[in-house]
Amino acid sequence: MSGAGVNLLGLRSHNTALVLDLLRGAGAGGISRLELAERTGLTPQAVSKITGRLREEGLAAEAGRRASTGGKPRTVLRLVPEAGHAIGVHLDRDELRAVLVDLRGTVVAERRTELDLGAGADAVLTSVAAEVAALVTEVVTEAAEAAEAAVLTGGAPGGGDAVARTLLGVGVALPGPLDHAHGVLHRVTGYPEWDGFPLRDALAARLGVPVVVDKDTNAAALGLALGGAGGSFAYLHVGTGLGAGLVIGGGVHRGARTGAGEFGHQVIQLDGPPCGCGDRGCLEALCLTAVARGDLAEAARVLGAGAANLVGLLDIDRVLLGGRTVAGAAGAFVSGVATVLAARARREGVAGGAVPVAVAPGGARAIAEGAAQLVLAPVFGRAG
Amino acid sequence: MSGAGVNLLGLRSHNTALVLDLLRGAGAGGISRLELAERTGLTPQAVSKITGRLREEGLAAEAGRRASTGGKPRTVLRLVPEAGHAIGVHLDRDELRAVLVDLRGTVVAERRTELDLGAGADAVLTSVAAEVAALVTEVVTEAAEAAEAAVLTGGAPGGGDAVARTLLGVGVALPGPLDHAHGVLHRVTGYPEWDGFPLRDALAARLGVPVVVDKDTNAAALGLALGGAGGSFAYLHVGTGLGAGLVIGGGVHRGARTGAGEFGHQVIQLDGPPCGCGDRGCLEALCLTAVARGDLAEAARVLGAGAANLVGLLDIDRVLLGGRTVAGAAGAFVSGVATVLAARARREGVAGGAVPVAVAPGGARAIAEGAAQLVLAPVFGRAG
DNA sequence: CCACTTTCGCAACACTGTTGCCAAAGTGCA
DNA sequence: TGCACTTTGGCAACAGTGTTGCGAAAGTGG
Repeated sequence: MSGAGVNLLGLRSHNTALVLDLLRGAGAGGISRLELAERTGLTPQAVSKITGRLREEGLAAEAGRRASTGGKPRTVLRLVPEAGHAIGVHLDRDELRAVLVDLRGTVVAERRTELDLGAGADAVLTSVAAEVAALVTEVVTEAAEAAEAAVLTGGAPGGGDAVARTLLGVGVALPGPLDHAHGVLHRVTGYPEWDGFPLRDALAARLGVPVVVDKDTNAAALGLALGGAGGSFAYLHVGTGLGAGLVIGGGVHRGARTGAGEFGHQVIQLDGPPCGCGDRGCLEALCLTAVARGDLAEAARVLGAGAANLVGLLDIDRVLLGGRTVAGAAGAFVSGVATVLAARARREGVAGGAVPVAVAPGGARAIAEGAAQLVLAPVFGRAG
Repeated sequence: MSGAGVNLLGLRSHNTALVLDLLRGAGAGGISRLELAERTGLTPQAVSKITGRLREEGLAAEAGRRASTGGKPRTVLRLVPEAGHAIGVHLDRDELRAVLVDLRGTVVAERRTELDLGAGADAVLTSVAAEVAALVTEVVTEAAEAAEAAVLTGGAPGGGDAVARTLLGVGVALPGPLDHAHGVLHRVTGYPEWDGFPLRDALAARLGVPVVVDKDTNAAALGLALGGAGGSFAYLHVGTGLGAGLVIGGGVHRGARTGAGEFGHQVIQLDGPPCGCGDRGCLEALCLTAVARGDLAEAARVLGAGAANLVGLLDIDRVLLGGRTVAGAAGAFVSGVATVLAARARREGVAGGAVPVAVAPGGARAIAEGAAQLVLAPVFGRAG
């Protein structure tokens, strides 16, 4: 069924998460209590109570004042980023990238090593565990060094130790398909030996902290959603494969069996050239062969057709492109996709014009950052 | 942004709607308090309070008892269908169909007349107003006649008068595209003169009751969602055009500009035959020309390809087919679409097998019934 | 210096779902 | 028939939510 009953505890969690999300969205600039009240629809007094609790818990703090508008100036509140941390791990076919981020999503530390995703579960788990441990100790060392220089500035003590205490969990992103709800891998493309492996539970047992597992495209999309991209959008990833992450209503749409976002094997050319998946005329096959023969314009046009199908079906606000292939020729892909979408908008006569297209910001680290957001999202009520 | 703050009033509405939805779903058989508690996650005492309020308001009533399981037998509660009514109007190109339904969605009265959707706003509005008025008085008359025969049985008095008092509103379904949020029509296919017409407000002013406007496919999908089809599904409508209604999380997904569900102009054959919309290779063009030349197998295969794209993208539970064309050859369409989806499931190796396909129940009246549900849905927390 | 505006917290309040308890209404066995 | 037991479900007291009324604090502008 759709929803469950809500009690007073649930009510509080919901409103607290909402306020935290707005604090996060405001960034270092902060946001005033009255603005929080306007945005949430709660009364100022309710916001005061909620922010009071958050300040007691150390999650929020005062950060100066706004200019007066004729009376007492508004006090600005901000999220305390160091109050919580998360680690995001991006497992790719040949490399492992891990980041430690704070509550605001800012990367505090980063590591990268080579990895063979086909080396077996134990080897990969060991690698992940080593990198996670290294990330925390790395911060300890850095913090110790920084402390020597910053004794007089009154910087917060603790360093890596404090990070370990505030570590909310580890998020892992890797190529799908997989079952996000249970944290079990399916037939990861190219590595059938992973089929059925309970990655989440295995890693959680090893690390002793909560673990969340999701597809790389979903992680990237979530990272973008929490990184400022409001509204609904589709993140289209063009790399060795072609996938999508859908953000609807602030959270990632994963579908009934958490398999949503299979964008690459959308048939776009009935009875077209065969695809590795066994079907014919898949978007992925058409797009990647065009890329292989250097015809980026055609690749972008094909990708645009798929994007247009998606936009029409879901009526989303924006399309964001990412992945190695896009990064190599951003202009060609953006303009090619935009052209198709603009033509669609002209035909439809849609008010407000075509759906905008852009390259997803974040670069090569985006997926690892998004993986960390898998852990942080529930704190801000973005559990999807 | 995604969500708004919730206060105690909102909390109560939510839980009340949840309980009403479960009561509705249980049908005439009813449901016990403890079962409601289990399904909602609320405590039995909270459910007792909520159902107590509902009984005071006349929305719920006791309906016998279950067999004892060793102790005091459970009291069964049921929705009181006559406590609320809604009218659903289906405007098609050449006919107007209107139904009066009770809270449970059961059709109490029905009317049908010819209509020229191109006859101008005033003529159409007059027609709708006349049918709506006739529906209510029709019930008055029937109830009066029935009352004579049922004086001794103690049937509820009032008849049509009571219906008028409990009328929650009128839902109108018609071919899109349109803006559901504002109740304004766009370029209704074939009738450009409707572009920009504020149908909802114009009709609400005329009738004096709340009016909701939506696409016919969304209405049909909502009717199916409230008519017992749980989970997420896509309703694919094949008539003079080809559209889809998407149900995700119990409610209809309409998208940012409430234009979602544009299934027919999904490009499925790049650079294929031209479509009326100006693009090439649209699903609608391929499917309908196949139908026109009598090749139902090909039409079903094409439809199946589109359905498979949709299933992969959103990971939905089920596909339901409807519309005049499907009704004419249900077997061919269902098996054709099912074949494509089964092939997809085999390739993916999905646990649980292929997404099931079926003909949507309800027949020609389904869209009008769904239109009525547009009004009832908020009562049951299905506002989408 | 004072009137005015605006922010924001304290206290009392209305209302939510929860807990503890007990009466009611069955079953099953001696 | 009587009694122990199980299960349902309401009453009363309770903890905790957001709301309202009001006043202190902190500015601006004349």
